[in-house]
Amino acid sequence: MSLHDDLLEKARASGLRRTKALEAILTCLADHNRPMTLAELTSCGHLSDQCDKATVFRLLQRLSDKGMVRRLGLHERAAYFTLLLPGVHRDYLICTDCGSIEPIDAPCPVHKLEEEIRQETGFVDLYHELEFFGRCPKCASA
Amino acid sequence: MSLHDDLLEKARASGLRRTKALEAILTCLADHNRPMTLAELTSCGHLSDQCDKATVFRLLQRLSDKGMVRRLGLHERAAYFTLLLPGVHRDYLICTDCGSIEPIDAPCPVHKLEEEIRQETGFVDLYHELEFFGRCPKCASA
DNA sequence: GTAATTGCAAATACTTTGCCACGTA
DNA sequence: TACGTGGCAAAGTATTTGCAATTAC
Repeated sequence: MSLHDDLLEKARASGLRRTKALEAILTCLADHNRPMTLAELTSCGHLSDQCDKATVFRLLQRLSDKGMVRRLGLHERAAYFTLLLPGVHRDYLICTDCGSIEPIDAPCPVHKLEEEIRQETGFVDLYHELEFFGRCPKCASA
Repeated sequence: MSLHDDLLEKARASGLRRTKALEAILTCLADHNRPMTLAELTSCGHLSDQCDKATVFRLLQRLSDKGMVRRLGLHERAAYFTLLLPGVHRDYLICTDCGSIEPIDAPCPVHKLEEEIRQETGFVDLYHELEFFGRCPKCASA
C-alpha cells in the first residue's frame, strides 16, 4: 500500500470524507516531502488546481486536528504545513535567500534534551522544531 | 555599562541615529528577555507608547539588517523579534495553549550538527532555531 | 543644512469565516 | 436523507510602503 493510500485510509478512519480535495492535498504533501504553504498547495498541479484556498485551508485544519499535519512557521509570512508521519521526525535546512527547504537526514540530536525538559518542567504533549538557516552555496556565490 | 547602553552604543556605531524610538525598543527587548511581537513592542509601556507601529517595524528591520535583532516565527500569526547578543544562543519552550514563552537554560545540543551541516552542504551564515512546544502544567490541568 | 527618521494613512499579504449549494455515506 | 464538505466572497489580522513633516547630526 502506498503512502498516499495509507494516509487516505487514516484520514477516512478518523472521520474525514473521501473527497477530491483531500486526496489532492495528501498526494501533494506526500510527493513533495517538505513543508508547503497554503498557496503552494492550492496551486499544486493535477487536482489541487480545482480546489479553493478556503477548502484547502479547512482541510489542513482538520488534518491538523487529527494529528496528521503540523503547522510550522518558517520565517516566511505564510504558514507552512507538513505531514506528520508516526515515528518520523524531521528537521530542515532553509536558505534565507532563495527560500529553498530541504529535509536533513542526520539523526536529530535533541531528543535527550526534550526528555529532560519534559521531566523538569512538567510540560505535556511535548515536541520540538529545529531549523537551520543560512545561504546555500548557489546564493552565496551570486 | 548596562546592557541597554551597550546596545544603544552598538546601534549608534552601526549608523543608526539615537532616537526615542530606538531607545524604547532596545529597552523593551532587553527588559523582557524574550521574543516579542511587533504589537507587544508597540504598546510596551513607558516610551514605546508614543511610537507608531510603522516606526517600530522599520527600526526592527534596520536592527535586523545590522545583525542586532532576529526575526522568529513561533507558530503565532504574528512574527516575533528578539535581541541577538554576541555569543549568546537561546532556545525556547512555548506553551501551545496559553502562548507563554520561556528561555531554556540548558546548553543547546545542536552546535555539533550545525558544524557538520556547514561542512557537508556548503551553506554559509548558518544558524539555527530550536523551539519546544507543549502544554504547560497549568494549561494541562485546566 | 542634509539626510535619516517619523507618523499617518493606504496598500498589500495572508488567514479565517459566513452562507448556501453540493456530494458522500 | 443528513451531515460533512466545497466554492465564493467578504471580513479580519498582520505586514509593508508612500509621502510629507520632523529631527538628529
